[in-house]
Parts: sequence; structure tokens; C-alpha cells
Amino acid sequence: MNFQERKSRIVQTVDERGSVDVRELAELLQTSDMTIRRDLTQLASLGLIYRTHGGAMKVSLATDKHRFANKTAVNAERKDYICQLAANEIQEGDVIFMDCGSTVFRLCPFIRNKRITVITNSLPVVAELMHSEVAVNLVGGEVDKERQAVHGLIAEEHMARYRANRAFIGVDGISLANGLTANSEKEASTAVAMARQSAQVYLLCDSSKLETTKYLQFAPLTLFDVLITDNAASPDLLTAYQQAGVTILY
Amino acid sequence: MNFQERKSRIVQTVDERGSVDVRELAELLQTSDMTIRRDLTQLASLGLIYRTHGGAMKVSLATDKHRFANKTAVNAERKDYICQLAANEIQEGDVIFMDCGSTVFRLCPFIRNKRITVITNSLPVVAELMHSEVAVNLVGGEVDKERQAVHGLIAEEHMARYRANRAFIGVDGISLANGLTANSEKEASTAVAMARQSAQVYLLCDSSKLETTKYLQFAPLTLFDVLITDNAASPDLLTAYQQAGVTILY
DNA sequence: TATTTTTTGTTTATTTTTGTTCAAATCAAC
DNA sequence: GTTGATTTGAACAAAAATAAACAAAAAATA
Repeated sequence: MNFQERKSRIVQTVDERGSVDVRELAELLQTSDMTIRRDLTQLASLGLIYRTHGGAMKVSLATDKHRFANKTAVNAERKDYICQLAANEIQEGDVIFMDCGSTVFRLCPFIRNKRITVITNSLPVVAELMHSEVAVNLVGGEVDKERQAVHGLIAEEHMARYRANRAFIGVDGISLANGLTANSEKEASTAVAMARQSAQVYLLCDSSKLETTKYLQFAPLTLFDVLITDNAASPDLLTAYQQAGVTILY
Repeated sequence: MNFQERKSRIVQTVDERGSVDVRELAELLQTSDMTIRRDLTQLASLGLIYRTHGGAMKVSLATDKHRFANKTAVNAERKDYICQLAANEIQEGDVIFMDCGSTVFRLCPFIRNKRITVITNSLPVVAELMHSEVAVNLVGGEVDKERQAVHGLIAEEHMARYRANRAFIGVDGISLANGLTANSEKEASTAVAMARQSAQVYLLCDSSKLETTKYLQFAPLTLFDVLITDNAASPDLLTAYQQAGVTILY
């Protein structure tokens, strides 16, 4: 068995079974774990399979969300810490925008009992606030099933009709050099639209996202007024941001 | 079983069953409670599930659909018969309005696999069509928590932006003498707004509602083009309606 | 055949994931 | 409210998987 053949059999096996682990493949193909690992790394870089810790999966089974889920430690505590800070900023009677990011979603439990109005394009946020004290205004337009959110032209027109006291938005990446970046054009334009209509714009961003850059550069750091992050961020980094004129809460 | 697969299966199980507890999952996936808890925290932070004390729930508008579902159970067979007739009217490529009535909600299973666009103000309809072939356009505006729907000025403006081939609307009462009547002003005005924007308007109305009158008289019989009802209606009654110029499908 | 290149296997240190224990938080029933 | 049972997450330890370095084997080339 030459190594081309071995690799094609790996792809075949992964496709058949959906997922396999290194040990199984080594057994099946009568070779060492290390060789399998090397093969998997290579095949994954070609996009033929999706590499997991301990094995591999069929690409189609690993949705974007799961792919993200499988990445290292998405710190729930950090997000909750951030959301607690964010919730403290909210006043009774406020009208606030909430976008469809996963960090922003976690804000829901902290505002359940406040007498405020939330304008959002996120269906999970609506579901979460359905039985709460909060008055909800849902942004209309085309439903993006993947993100469980509403985006697009009509959605932006809708948002332009309202003025809010605060907007809470998330980003995929933020850096001093490249400003705010995102993985998706849709989320980016929604964030901008919400920011435009709000007196005070809060960026919710856990420290792991600081100084990371995603493919779409969509706004400068001046889009928001306050960056809320967690206390795991390095002090040097925070100082650098402050010197660049960014107000930080942590 | 690698850990990515485990997380996929957790999400899958939660979606299937609606809710599960930590112990069950640990048993099912042959792992420890702590591992399950860690997975749940992570998945929850991504918004894929909703973490509860002791387990997890499906994040979906469907979470509190049971109340609505109970309402739909009244005259279920008649309604399904009506919906089947309604679904037959729909062509591939159509754009249709669906309002927030319980009869109209039951149309969802019949259109899951059609390549059409649905414009609706009903959150249960959106939840139901989230995982279907149908493209969904959600009407924006203030969320009416009691009816799980969107109503109001902005909602009507939103609907006025679109033209549809067909509208499927429900009413609480219909009679030759009083025309269309409703229990709620909100639902009535939505129905009228949808009718105005559609080439063909279908009224879905089980026979128990024929010749009943509710408190709000909101439109004449000419609002709609076709009345779809069930075959439990008395022939005399149907004849009377036809003589009054109503097109009936049953 | 000898030499180079490529591929594979082994060892080791590092990283990631999992399991256990225990104090604190949460929930439910009173 | 208070109590008591259950659930939780933090800390730590154990297990598993990984990548890097290097050596051995196989293949390609001269």
C-alpha cells in the first residue's frame, strides 16, 4: 500500500463513517498513529476532511458552529463577566439594540427583570426574552437560517427607524491596526446600522479576540464608545488601546 | 467517540427531545457528568443550546409553543384538511403571506419542502420553517408576547414593502351579515395589511366559525378571494355564501 | 551500487481533554 | 425566610493526544 492509496482510503473511511479516530485508522491501515496524524493534517489542510482532537470528521458534518465549538476554550465565564458589566450600564426605561453575536446573547439573563425595550435581529434573543419583563422589538426582513437572525436591506431600514440609548454589539476580531473585523458581511452591516442609531455604543469582546483579525474589515475603532472586555486581557494591551483613545471597561 | 462527535450528539439530542438532563447525557454518551457540564457550558456560550439547572434545553422559539400548540389542537383534523387544500393552491416560486392564526400555523408542515418565500408576522411559523426549504421573511416591529407575533405600525409599513402572490389569513368569525370579525384589533389590522398586498387572498376558516360573530367587525367579505373550509359545513350554508358571491373551496 | 530524498516509526516534552473531590451556589419545599 | 437536597464550577490529578526531533526504512536518483 503506497501512501497515496492510504490517504484516499482515509478520506473514504471518514466519508463512510462520518467520523473516526486515529487509533482506528492506524489499526485499519496497519500503520503507526504518527503516520495517520500526519496524513490527517495534510488532508485537513486540503479541506478533504475536518481534523478533530483524536481523529477526523466528515467536512459536511462539521458545521460552522460545531467547528467553532470544537476550538479551544470558549470561555463562558469571561462572557458572563462581560455581560454583568454591560448590564450594569443599562438604566430603567432604556431602549437598547442587541445584535446576534453569541456574547451578546448571554446578556439576556442579566436583563430579564429590567423595564427596558430591546431592539434585536436575533431570534434566540427574542425567544429568551419572550417571558421576561423586557419589551421586545424585532427587526424585520429576510431570515438568515444559519445565524438564526434577520439581515439585509429591509432590516437596516427598519433599524434606521429607531433611536436607542445604547447598542450592544459583538465582533469577531478587533485590532489597533485593522479596527473591527468580522467573518460575515451580514453581521458586520447590522452592527454598523445599530451603532449609527445609538447614543452610546458598547462593544462586547472577550479578551481572546483582542488583536485578532478576520477577513472582513468593516469599521474603525471609532464605531464604538466603550469596549467591554474581561480581566484576562494583558495590562500592556489594555494600555495600548487606551493610548489609542479607546475607553475600556473591565 | 471523539469529543467533537460527542458535542454534535448533545446538540442533536437536545434538539430531538427538547430537553435533557446532565445525568441522561452522561449515561447516553458514556462519559462523566463533569465532561457533559463542560460541553454544555461551551455549547450554551455559542447559543446552540440553552443551559438549565441540571441539564439543557432547545434554544428555539418552539420552547413555549405548547400553549399555542394546544390551541391548534382544537378541530385539528378539520384544520389539516383545510391546510391541505390551501397548500395545493401554492405554486413553486410563490411569495405568500401567512398571518398568526392557529389555522394558518398548521399550514407549515404542508409547505416545508416547497421552494417558496413566506412573509409572516408569526414567531411560531418562523420557528417551524427554520429548518425547511422555505425562504422566510419576518415582519418586524413590536413583539406581542401574548400572541407570539409582531404587530403595529412598523409591522404594517414593513408588509407594505412587499407584493405577494397569495395571502393566507385566519379570522375568528365570519358571517353574511357582519362580514369578518376578530377578537383582537392587532390581528385584524395585520390581516387587512396582508390582503392589500396580495394578488389572491385565501381565508382559512373551519366550519365551526361560519356564521359566528366576534366583537370587532373589521372587513367585508370582499376582503378575500377564496374561502377555504372543511366538508363538515352544512351544504345550505355553503350555498348561501356562494349566492352572496363568495368563492368556496372545500 | 552508492547517494540522496522521501516517508515512516520511536521517543520525548507539551498540550488538550477528562475525571475526582469539595466548597459554594441554586433550587424546591416548607 | 430557612432548610436540605441537588447541581455546579474550581482546583487538581490522571489520561490521552499532539507536535517536534531524530533515527530508521523505503524509494528515487545518479
